[in-house]
Amino acid sequence: MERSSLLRYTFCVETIRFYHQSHPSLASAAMSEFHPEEIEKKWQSYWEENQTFRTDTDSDRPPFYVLDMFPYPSGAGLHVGHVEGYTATDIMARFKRARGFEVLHPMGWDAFGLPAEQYALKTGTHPRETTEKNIATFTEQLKSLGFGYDWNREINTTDADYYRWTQWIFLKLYEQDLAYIAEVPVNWCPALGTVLANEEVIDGRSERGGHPVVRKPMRQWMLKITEYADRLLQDLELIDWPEHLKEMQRNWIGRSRGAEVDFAVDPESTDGLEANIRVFTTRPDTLFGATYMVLAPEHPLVDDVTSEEKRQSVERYRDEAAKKSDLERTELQKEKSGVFTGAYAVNPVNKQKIPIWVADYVLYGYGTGAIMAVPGHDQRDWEFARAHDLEIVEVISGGDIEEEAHEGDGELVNSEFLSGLPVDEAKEKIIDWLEERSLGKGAINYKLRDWLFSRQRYWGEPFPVVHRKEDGEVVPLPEEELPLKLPEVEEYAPSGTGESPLATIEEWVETKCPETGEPARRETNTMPQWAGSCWYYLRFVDPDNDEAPIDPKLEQKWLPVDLYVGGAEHAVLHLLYARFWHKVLYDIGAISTKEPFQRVVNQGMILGTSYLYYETEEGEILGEEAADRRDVTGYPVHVDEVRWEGDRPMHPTADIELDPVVEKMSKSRGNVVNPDDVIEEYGADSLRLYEMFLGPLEATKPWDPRGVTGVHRFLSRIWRLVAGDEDAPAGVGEGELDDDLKRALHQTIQKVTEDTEELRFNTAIAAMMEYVNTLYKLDEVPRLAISPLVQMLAPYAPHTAEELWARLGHEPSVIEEPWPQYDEDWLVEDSYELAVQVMGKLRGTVEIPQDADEDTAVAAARQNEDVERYLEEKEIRRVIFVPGRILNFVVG
RNA sequence: GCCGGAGUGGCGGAAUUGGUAGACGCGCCGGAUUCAAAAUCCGGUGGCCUUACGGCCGUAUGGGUUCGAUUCCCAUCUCCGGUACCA
Repeated sequence: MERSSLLRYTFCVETIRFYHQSHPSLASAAMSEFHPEEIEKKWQSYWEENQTFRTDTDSDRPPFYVLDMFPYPSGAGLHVGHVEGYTATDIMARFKRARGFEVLHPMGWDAFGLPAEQYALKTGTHPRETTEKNIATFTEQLKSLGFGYDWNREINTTDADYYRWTQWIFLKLYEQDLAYIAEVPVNWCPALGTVLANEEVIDGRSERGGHPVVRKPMRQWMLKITEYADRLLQDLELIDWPEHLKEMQRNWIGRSRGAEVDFAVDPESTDGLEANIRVFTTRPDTLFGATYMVLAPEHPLVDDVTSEEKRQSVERYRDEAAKKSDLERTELQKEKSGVFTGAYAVNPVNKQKIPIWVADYVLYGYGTGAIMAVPGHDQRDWEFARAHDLEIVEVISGGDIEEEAHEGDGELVNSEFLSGLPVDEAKEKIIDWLEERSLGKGAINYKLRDWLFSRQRYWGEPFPVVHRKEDGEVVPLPEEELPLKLPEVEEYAPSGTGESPLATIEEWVETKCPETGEPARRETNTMPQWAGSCWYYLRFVDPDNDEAPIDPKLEQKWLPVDLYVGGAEHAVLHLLYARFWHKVLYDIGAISTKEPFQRVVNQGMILGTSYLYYETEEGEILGEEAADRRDVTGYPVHVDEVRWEGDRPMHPTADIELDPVVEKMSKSRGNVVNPDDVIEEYGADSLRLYEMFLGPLEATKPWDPRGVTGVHRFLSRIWRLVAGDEDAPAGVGEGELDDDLKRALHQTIQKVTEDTEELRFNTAIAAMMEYVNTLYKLDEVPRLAISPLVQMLAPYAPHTAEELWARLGHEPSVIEEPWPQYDEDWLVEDSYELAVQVMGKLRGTVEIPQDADEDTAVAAARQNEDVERYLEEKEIRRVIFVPGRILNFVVG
């Protein structure tokens, strides 16, 4: 071993020398104790100086792209939930690298967003400053965990060099006719003079100040994601996502088959109005049971059909509905409200005249905004009919429509030519019938709506378009003029008109049309936070390209992302939006892949423990004994203020035992675990290992403050195997491995390799723990037995592994070493313990040779007293022998 | 309500083409070491019965299939996540 090269990197050894010279008696203690803080910084700088994690995208090694959902750099810093996902990907990145892959594992910042702008409003600090400061904190935290990111590829969505391409993609969407302007209602707060995001509105009032919020239509950019609904649905087949995640996307897209049917308005009831009301229904088979119609309050025909005597009540109803937010409309669902318009429509199948109502249980945004109501076979219609005394007709047998609507299967009745048919056939037949007469047609509908793509905010990507004053035309900027930079502003306060603060910057807003040179205004909306995160995974592959968002050759090689890990909160929107943009880029030939993320895994939430005390209405304070009482309110005590009496959590001042409750971590519950604190106490490797050992990656798991000691102890045990300690085996030796040890080693390599590959990190760690326990039983540990263990540990606890690898006399870095191989021959043992049952109950075990046949097994079993006792004087009717598994006697 | 997921020791969890339930860790108990404690090392640890050998019960609950069920089927309960008048 080359000591000199080793010493260049191991200042620990220097430290120990120093100790040895000045305090000879301390040398062995310093040598043997595990002090993560002394080695972690050292190896972090080693990786940085050596550019260990730099990715060569042109490498000949097979590519592996492992990606985290990049964070919004909030002021709160990294939390243990981030650490969980990022550790998982870091393990995979390091593992795949050792397995011979060229690994791309980048990190960046989703840095546009509301909090920085709100902070700017309060303090006048530019969001860029806040963002930079937060990014610095995040970066330091990520580095302190030893994550092996290629920082040369760092992306920040707020950099003009990045959002230049976000704007470019918008221009492409516009060219493809996928971006359009519409009047859409937004949450307008007159008191604050601004538009609020949904999450800023609580119970119809603003989160800040509690001012009333109303819905006001404003000019907005929309993206036609609905045009891609079918492909977004179908291409789910191409990707390896967890089934529940695909299901959520399917539900969100919400494809349903049915028919569109035209109902003519009865001219006699409307002073001769000639009009059709088109409805969408998934149950055209129930057409004969349609006894009334309902228009959504916003439906344009409402005005036309309403009779003079009903006009006043209809208008009043419509105004009421407009005031309600979507939320209120759905929450107040107990009573089905509505008013009669005075008009009638004609049911096309039987020419019956049915009344037309207006009701807000029909949504303008779905289908055609109008329905045919079939109260006999739709529960909502049934409730409405009951409330307003409308006719209910049974057209499908099998239920009791006096009690409730019968939505299930059955045979058609009261339906002329459909009567007698089952539902499925009736659907087919009626659609044909309608199509022959041009009264309707088969149709498909989606729940998915077009994507509201603008915000009235400052801190977002500006739209690269102008509005020409003379004719109001929207004119896109030429590509060469990108990026259109976000200007500096004096004030972050909203303009007061509902427009973004950009509207107040005259010299920026007033411009010229790039086509004609005539006066024009810039778009003052900005893009939503989703925009930057919709394509960042492409940019990581080719972050400095100034010709295109990504070099198509590199895209072909590196996409789709092999493994994408992040929180379940992005299961629908982020993943759907990114898939949509990806498909658009595919369609214009910018990229070659249909889907961005081949495999997605959601890490589970990590829960914290809150400590509650209870208070009665009289102000009496109670402890955990009041947990089940209903007349008390619980209040959390911050975890740092809990006073511990042994293992009893106590109120800081009162003599009250607190009630521990496991729940989502949040500042207000005082139960947040800060990763920095854990690192300080136990080191980064212990934190990483603990989060992985806690349970399956995808499961929701409670954080146990005592649990970290277990994995810390495990690392310390490995450390002392190498460094030596009086209670550990007597140091590392050069001996060969005996057969038992060799088997244990190869079995461990197999288990750790397979579990790591499948992201079963908890059981991989357990296997390494078991192996360490085995090693502790030895008198001396062969170097050949411990070196592979250190290699397997490296993805999980990289700092400790690097240090041990060096101390074992190997060249740094362990990361450069190929993954250890296992030998199949050493996985099987000569003999095994066979479980023996009598009548399915375990009665004993016998040791038999690996290749023993049934006769040998039975003979061995009958030698066993515990087994034989149950077989005596009984007739053996049947013997079930599954080699390697079980031997079962069935006796009579 | 609907969709998806999950219920296993005091706790986190392990084991499913059906085959020794409780790996590994925490906690707890005992021992070694120590003047003592911490740390460390070794051993034990699902419940009940038994002096012991051993037996019985046990994977949310109740049924079923099977030589054999944590695993498959039916019904029920509870919890978590998503979604909510989507015609």
